[in-house]
Amino acid sequence: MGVDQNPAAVAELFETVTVLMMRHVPAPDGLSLTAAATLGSLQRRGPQRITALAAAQGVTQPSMTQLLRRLEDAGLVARVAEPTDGRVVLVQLTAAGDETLRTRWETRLGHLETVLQTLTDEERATLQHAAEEALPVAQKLVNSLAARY
Amino acid sequence: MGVDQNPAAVAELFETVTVLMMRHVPAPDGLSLTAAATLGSLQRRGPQRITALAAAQGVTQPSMTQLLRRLEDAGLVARVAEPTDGRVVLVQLTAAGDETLRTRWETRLGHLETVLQTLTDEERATLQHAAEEALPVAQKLVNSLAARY
DNA sequence: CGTTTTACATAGGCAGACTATATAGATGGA
DNA sequence: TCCATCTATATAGTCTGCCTATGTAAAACG
Repeated sequence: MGVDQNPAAVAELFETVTVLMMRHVPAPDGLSLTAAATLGSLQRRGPQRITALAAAQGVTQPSMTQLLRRLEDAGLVARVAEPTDGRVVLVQLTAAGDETLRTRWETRLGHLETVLQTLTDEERATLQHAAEEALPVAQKLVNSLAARY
Repeated sequence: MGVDQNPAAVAELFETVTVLMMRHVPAPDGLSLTAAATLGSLQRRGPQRITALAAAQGVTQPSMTQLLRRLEDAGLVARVAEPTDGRVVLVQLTAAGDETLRTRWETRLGHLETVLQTLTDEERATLQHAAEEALPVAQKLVNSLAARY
């Protein structure tokens, strides 16, 4: 069954996987998807201003301000003044935030491991091969998506 | 780069893709992820009881009742009595609900097409090959996930 | 035939998104 | 220099969608 012949199967599978992952593989930290992605961005790219974080996550600036207030209350991020521009607030990951992210991945990957055990060796190999093949292209696709918006 | 060597890269990529898809590829119908997945389930498997729908989507029964009330108000689903058990309410997709789902997939697939145009022919072929390879296994994985919960 | 269980509904609360608007600092031209 | 305007962030108010706790009616069971 080719993707071209049945694109809806792929799209629907993606939605199903998304629901199952998000709902049934909850993070142990209670972080929302946006919260986790924001922390991840801070971890990868270092301190950023609020407007940039909002744009990257595709939410409005007030939403990001509110989210960051919660994350700050939880001790996961810290606000730092930008010396060259008094309007700007730089947000950076705290050590606790970094640790929270690490634990999150560990937990979720552990769960993924468990689920993968329901497959045969051959099926796992197939999945791994496909993932390796698609990873660079998917990465490019994500970059292109992120650049568009 | 193997998945085993860098599983976090795959997991994080998945989360990134999810955020981008959910945020930047909004459906034209204002359906939430759970709403769309619920309608999809009704489309694929026919009328179901509320408890079953809640379990399938990983939400509580009151949440599903509330969601179905909204969907019923919008004319996308209908409640039908179960003759053999007076407690049970069967929910089924209406013609309008079916049409809404079709339009949804069309729109999202159209957007996907646009995004895929940013890739080269070779990259698209790679992606398609990987998708075709992984699809049956992924389908099994989803079934196994759905059965677990 | 009363008790327990099951299926669904209702009530109330919270998180996380939105729009509209306020405020403080930066910038640029008269 | 100073005022108008622009920019970065904060605040206020609202809505959706999830939760827990609880109510209600039908079924099942001893």
